[in-house]
Amino acid sequence: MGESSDPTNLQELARHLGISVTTVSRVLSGQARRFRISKQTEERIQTAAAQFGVRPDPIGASLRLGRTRTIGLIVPDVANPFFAAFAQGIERRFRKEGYAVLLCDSAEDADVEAELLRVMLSRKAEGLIIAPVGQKLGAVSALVETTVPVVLMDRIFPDLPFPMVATDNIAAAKEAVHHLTGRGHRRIACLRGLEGSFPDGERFKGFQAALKEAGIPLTDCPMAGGDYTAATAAKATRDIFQNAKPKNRPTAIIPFGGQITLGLLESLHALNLSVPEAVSVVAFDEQPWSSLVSPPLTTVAQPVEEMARLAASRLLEVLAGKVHARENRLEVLKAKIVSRESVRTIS
Amino acid sequence: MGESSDPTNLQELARHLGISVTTVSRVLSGQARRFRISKQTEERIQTAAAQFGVRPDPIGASLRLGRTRTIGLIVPDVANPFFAAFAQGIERRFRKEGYAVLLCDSAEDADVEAELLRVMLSRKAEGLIIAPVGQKLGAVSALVETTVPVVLMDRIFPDLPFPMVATDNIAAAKEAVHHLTGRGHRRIACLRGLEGSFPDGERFKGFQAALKEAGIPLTDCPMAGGDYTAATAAKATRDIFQNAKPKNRPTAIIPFGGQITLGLLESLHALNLSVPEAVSVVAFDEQPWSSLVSPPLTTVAQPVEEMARLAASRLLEVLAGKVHARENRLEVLKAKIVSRESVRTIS
DNA sequence: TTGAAAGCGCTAACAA
DNA sequence: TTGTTAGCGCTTTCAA
Repeated sequence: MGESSDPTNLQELARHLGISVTTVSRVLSGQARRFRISKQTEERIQTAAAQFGVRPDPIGASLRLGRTRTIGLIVPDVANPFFAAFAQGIERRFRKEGYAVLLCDSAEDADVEAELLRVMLSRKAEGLIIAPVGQKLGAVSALVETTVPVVLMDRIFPDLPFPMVATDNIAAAKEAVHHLTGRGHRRIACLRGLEGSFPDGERFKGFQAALKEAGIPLTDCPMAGGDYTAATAAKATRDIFQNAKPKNRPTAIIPFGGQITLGLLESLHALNLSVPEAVSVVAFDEQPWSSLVSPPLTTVAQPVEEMARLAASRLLEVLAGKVHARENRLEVLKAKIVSRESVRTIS
Repeated sequence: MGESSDPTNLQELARHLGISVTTVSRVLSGQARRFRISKQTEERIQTAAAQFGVRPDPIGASLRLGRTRTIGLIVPDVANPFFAAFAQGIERRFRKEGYAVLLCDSAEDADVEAELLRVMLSRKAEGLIIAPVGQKLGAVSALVETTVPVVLMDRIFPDLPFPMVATDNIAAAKEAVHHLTGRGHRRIACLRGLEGSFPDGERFKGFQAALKEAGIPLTDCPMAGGDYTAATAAKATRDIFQNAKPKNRPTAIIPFGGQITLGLLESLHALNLSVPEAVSVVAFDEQPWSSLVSPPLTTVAQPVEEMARLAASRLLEVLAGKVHARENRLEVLKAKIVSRESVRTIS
């Protein structure tokens, strides 16, 4: 009789088989060989475990080992295709390695980010991949005091002792400008991203440098914006084009982000300014729709998939103990200009 | 001397203060009032906890309580703006409630989904929100055997005893057709989504029903496709338009998804078929770029934010014990036609 | 080759 | 109003 129900954990499975928990644990965590468990015992345990669907409870293991097999990923906006693609790459890779990922959206808000960091630390995430909200060294720099492996991406802080993955934004912006100057443009505006954020700063540096090289006075090149939203970009676009006399009007513009491009196109449409006849556009961040708007957009494409791969690898290396966690190592990737039809040649 | 370092957990904090762990636990978990802890003791504990940054370790708590304050979210493709927006809404809401979200991407693969489900169960997610990969009752139906609260969205299985949130896809498709027949179209194609998936089935039902109502023979209305990818849609588009004699060619087409629309537009472009002159389009799923392609697209907009809100609320209700977890309750939301310029009127 | 027992950090039952 | 203690499920040290 003694009707005992199915075993649900190692404890019960052990009792069920008349074996010690230790042995069961060893077998189910793949350590059978190391402890020279007899083939027969191993077999019995494996079979029974499969039969009852018993797996070691990760929470118990976490408590014991201090390892959660969980990593945290924080991006400022999952709905942005750039970050969505990045998140997808990260999640895929870590799942393959047996990690789960806690994904959080900081909504471009430093306070949210700080809270998120606290949450992830208290949940004992074993590693963190972060695209910081940008601007001044925020909550992220406090991570230096901890020992969690951290990898920064995109919005990086180059002075922090973390592995970082970013695009060479200076070069990318320069190329964008060259693409335009090479086609006769001399008045080139830019629509800036979040003030103080790394990509914005770098892109702007590249933008300025390229203009200088081309001998174009900065005063001919209006700039506006201040964050990565479409709304701000739409307003900035109006500011630039509405009040300018046609003669002073820029003939080309470089929006510093995907959402920014959306805002730009919207305003341009409202102002009845056609692309590329009235204004040429070289847009930052290749998007799924880049080739489908009218006209198809010439873009600066960042290698997102590769960024995800690299960021994941860096973190995995640290987790594997191959690399020290507090190493200022900046991985810089090249962006590519995808040439389409939003740039006209001025003769 | 007795140089003891800073307390890092409730245990040590208690010792540090000469108080029992119990009291510390009670205060730090906000139960001070319930146990009538003296204001003074509470104060001391709170201060010290803040000073040393001591918080209850969620893992210890999980093990003890069997509650992880974690929910699992599975979508077939985070890079799809529809699901990205949904995920964003879910994450935001649950964070506010003190839950973390384990986000996983099933990549439209039933095996991956099954594995994901196992992972989430073994990690003791307290609730699951799932947009199943679709097609036949898969791993999701096995969840009936468990007790985890589950909410299904979009790709639902109407017979399962779970709360579900979806758009009224039949009505939505009908409206799309009416929008076209009302403007004189009689040959209306459709580009189908994943075969056997709920939204595809419903949309197709609505599509057929509306045609029948309008007295249009189905034979005049080609349909192709078979999943939600751009590639399949591009091929399907070619199949429909390349081989049809101009007279038999549909004058309008309804793509059943965002990626599908991308593929459609790409092929239409390649075939030199302009919208709306050659073909009118009413596209499923409003996208960030819908208003920016040329011409701006008339779309069927699902209320994603509301879907996220609703799904979250349903799950939260179950978690709060207000509602039974195994209730077949289908929440149906209305989609809206967003009328833009991709439909021409045939006289 | 296997096992007994301790302990990770927490909360709740029970006691005072 | 506060404290003692058991135990959640696991892995590992030590012992056999």
